[in-house]
Amino acid sequence: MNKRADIVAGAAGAFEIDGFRGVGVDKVLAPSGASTRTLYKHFGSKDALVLAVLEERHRRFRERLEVATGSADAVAALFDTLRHWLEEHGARGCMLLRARAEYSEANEEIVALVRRQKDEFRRMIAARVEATLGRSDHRLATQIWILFEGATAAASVSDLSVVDEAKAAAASLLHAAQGSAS
Amino acid sequence: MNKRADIVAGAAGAFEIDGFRGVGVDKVLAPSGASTRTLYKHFGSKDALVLAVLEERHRRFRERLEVATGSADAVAALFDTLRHWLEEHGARGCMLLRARAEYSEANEEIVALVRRQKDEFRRMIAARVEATLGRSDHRLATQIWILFEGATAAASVSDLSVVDEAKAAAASLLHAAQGSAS
DNA sequence: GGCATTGTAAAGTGATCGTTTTACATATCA
DNA sequence: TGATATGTAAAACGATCACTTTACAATGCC
Repeated sequence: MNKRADIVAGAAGAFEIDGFRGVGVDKVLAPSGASTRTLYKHFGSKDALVLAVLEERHRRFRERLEVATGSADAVAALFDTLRHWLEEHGARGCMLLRARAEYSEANEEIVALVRRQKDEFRRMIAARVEATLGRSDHRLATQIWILFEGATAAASVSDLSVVDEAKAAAASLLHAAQGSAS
Repeated sequence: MNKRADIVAGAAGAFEIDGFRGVGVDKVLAPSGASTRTLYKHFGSKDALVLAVLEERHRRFRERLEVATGSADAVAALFDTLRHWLEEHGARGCMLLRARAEYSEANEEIVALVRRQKDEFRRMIAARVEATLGRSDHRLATQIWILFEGATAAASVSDLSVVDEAKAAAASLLHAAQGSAS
């Protein structure tokens, strides 16, 4: 089960840099040193490997977010985690949305997976908003989600300070919501 | 000069749906009915066609934005224009950023073009913020830009109401900035 | 009427694609 | 010892890729 994880980890780096459709399996396998034989024994197809990479990517990011949940401001921690993530992985846009776009007509399974992942992410944000605000605010949660996705996208053509600006905007919206009702 | 425009318009639709690296030139030329010979006479390479499509796409979107500039709230008009655009073209994420991601290591010319386009877009937003606020506010302009990119990205895995939420968030941030100083 | 220009049709270029196959090495364990 | 599992190396599969070439039709301009 170790080689399988090596392949997924190595493939994630290749897909991150070259995209999905634009890179061949040989290049995807180069980081892990696995043979094409091993790839197809484990996954059956390149598309199935893409699915495994997306699941692993989402799982790791969710893990990171959960570690930072203990902090005082759960919403601000969201953006701090994003910034650290982008510093480590590079800012090339959300890998999940990039996969969705490249496979939007070619593989509906990938489209469905990303949709589920983003739905789950939105619920996590809504929970943090509710914990901070003392009440649920679906619209505010959506706005903070938009800021998060926007910062991720914008960072690919800007510097990482956009993440801090998104964080400040989220704080401002949260403050306005706290003032309006309790 | 007419066939060239036909090719660009048809190719834009194909790239929108299938991505850039994942679609062959035959499929890209199908909507315009042009032959590969004509493609290479006009553009010289597939990558050059991609550049032409991105330039045309940016030009058209900028045109749309300028038409709606006369309205009372120039910032809100930004998001109304985005919503109409997405209703017409479908919500699959910003084509410019998608191209940037797919070609981030393969074609630096495309990366540079998209960077310039987004810089120009940010300046346009900053000008609208200044016109609305009566003073320049660079940070607020960045936050509204993030909301715009976020709404574009989020709409690909949600419904178009996220654009309205982004618009409301922008209005809230603008209102807070108007209150703090004049 | 001659002559670029601009286009299509269609075959062919070598390279690369995702995937399969054959052959063989190593390790575990009954 | 011998079977099973798990891996690499490397060649080969047909399909498709971006791109080129040859051949020919229609257009408009001098």
